[in-house]
Amino acid sequence: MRITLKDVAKQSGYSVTTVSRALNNYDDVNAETRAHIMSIADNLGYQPNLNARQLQGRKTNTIGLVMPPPSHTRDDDFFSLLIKGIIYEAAQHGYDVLTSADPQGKDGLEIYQRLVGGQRVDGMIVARTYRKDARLAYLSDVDCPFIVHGRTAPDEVNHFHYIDVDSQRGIYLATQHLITQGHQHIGIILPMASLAFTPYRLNGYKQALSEAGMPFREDYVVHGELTYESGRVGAGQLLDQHADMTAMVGCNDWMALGAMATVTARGYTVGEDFALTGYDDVPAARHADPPLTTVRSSIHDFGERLTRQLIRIIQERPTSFYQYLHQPDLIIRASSGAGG
Amino acid sequence: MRITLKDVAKQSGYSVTTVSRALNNYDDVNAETRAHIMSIADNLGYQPNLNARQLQGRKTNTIGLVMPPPSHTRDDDFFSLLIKGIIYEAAQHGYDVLTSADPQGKDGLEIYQRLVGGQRVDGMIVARTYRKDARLAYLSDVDCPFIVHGRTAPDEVNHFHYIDVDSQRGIYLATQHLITQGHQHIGIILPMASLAFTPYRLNGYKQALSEAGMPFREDYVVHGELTYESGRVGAGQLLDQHADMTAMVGCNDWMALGAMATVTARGYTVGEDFALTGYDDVPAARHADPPLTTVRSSIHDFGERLTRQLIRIIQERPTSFYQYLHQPDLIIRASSGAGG
DNA sequence: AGTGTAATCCGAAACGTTTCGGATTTATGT
DNA sequence: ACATAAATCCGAAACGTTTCGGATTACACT
Repeated sequence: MRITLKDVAKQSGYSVTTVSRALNNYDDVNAETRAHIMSIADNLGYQPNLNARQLQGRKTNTIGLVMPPPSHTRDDDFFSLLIKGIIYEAAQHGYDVLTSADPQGKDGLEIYQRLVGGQRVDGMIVARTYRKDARLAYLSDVDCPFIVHGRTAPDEVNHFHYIDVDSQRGIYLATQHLITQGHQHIGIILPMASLAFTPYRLNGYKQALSEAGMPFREDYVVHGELTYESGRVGAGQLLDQHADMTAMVGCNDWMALGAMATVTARGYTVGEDFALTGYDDVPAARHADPPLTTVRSSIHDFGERLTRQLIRIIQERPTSFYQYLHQPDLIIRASSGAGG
Repeated sequence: MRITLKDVAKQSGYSVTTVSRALNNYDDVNAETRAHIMSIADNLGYQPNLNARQLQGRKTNTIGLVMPPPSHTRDDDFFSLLIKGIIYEAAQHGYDVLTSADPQGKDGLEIYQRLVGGQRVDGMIVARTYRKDARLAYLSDVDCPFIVHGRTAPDEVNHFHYIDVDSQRGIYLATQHLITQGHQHIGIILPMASLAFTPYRLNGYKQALSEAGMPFREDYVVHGELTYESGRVGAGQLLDQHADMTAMVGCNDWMALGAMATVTARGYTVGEDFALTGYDDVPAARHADPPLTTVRSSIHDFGERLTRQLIRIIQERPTSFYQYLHQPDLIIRASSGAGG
């Protein structure tokens, strides 16, 4: 049978009130009494019933996270890594993480209502956002602390705390690096135009060219999916049309590795007479031959930062919005010909 | 202000009891009454306070998971993937997942006591086990449903539900496959002897050789870490000593990819006059050149199976132990010379 | 008319904790 | 001695829900 406060009270001869206050380190209980009570609680193996405690309107010390539909996360491991960062950072602050998912595969409002309305969490991390996102409206409405990973569309107001990655800058850094290496004809393999971050990446590429006084050429751009195969094909298209091309910016490591295969097959030596960069820094990038220069934005770090800020928001209820654009790092390896 | 049962009761003119029973679909409330109450609850945006409900001794519909110390999980993404499987499968059954970690980096008993003793979960998934594991003893003691990923040491009794992977069979399949391809001199690059599964893997290798009537040669075995670099070096050692070797079994994809680099550098063409196999089927394996034959045991599937069984254990309280040894699959690609 | 039964509803207690306000005892200052 | 303050303790109410046992009404059957 479970041990309750009443049991400890009975055993110790003090009231339930005093036992509660002793165990919670209130200063209106005698030091000896406290010690006595504590030792009894310990002996009995007393563990407070957290539900009863939280019923008092106390904090749950728990943050909530709703996974997007599995169809969105099956193939990449972005979320798995994010969660890991969240959990460990939360633990540092004494918080647990309650994770849920919609069995129907929607990312339904219902789960938010159940967790928040049901008082099981102190705050939420929202993972993906949509236009006119009902979840954000709900959370704002009920005044539940939350932080979002990612911005909404550029034409909507961001009246909430968020963290996003500055992918424009990432591609800018990569392109600039290639320019510094002396390349004049630099192609770019972009993701599908439908993805939200694609325009940002294109902008980064253009920005670097323009700063260097180099022209932007529409025919140096090719689009594809975020896969090895797509990079392979895309690089082939670029090389077919532009024999003078000596460098390419990949918008994803797998695309870049696919491009590497094509470029190598055509007789170039990547890192010497041809340069390539990727994006993400997946493990395979470091072990590629030659190792791939790439842009890293630590997903783990994202998880940590989201969590740290959410906990701050929960505890301090700031009035202004925390809106952070993560600055990714350029990881220079042999594939871009610098120091390789 | 939060809407409670009392508010719905007042608004509808019925008692709190009736409102509660109406919303919980008890059959002693009139159909019209129920409809009326439900519509009012809906209008008011009533959400039951789950803490109060659970205080009644009800189920929490939550399963707990404690992450191992971050130092154990930083470099591999095993746990990230496992969690993903757990969360999605739990959602299918209407369960949430409460995850915690020890801020000190131990995997402490305290967290189990807090979650289980605090009545926040219906059952636990235990991730890594040790000799004389106090956590297993505790969970058995308080009669909390739990399932373990991994077995204890071979010399301890396994009086609990568990799921593990049959890595002996995985390496057996890989070795057998190489033998079928006609290879007579097959080396193996093993992990450190200190790892629990290393002996299982060695056994699989021996078993395949012995079934084929081939001798086991101690000097065909080399040990290393689970890294690319280690595979590179290990393969070099084997080739230095045995010029007639035409195949190697890697105990990890990264080791195999490292070996691939060495073998290629020595002038062999992997997939034609040399065969290689890996283990794990990381993304890089599929995209290697040539693609790597490897052994896959879906981690995602592990997470799902652990969860499914735990929920069954929670609901049915079976008297016998569910103990499952996952049979991994051999994924045949070009690196082993079959159909490549 | 009286009895039994089904349908519908509700009051009060319970779950285990915290908190409010006060009670009792002991020490302090004059 | 006497009022005042400090230290220590506790009873009762509260948090929001479910459940137990019974109450009330209506209706059918002898």
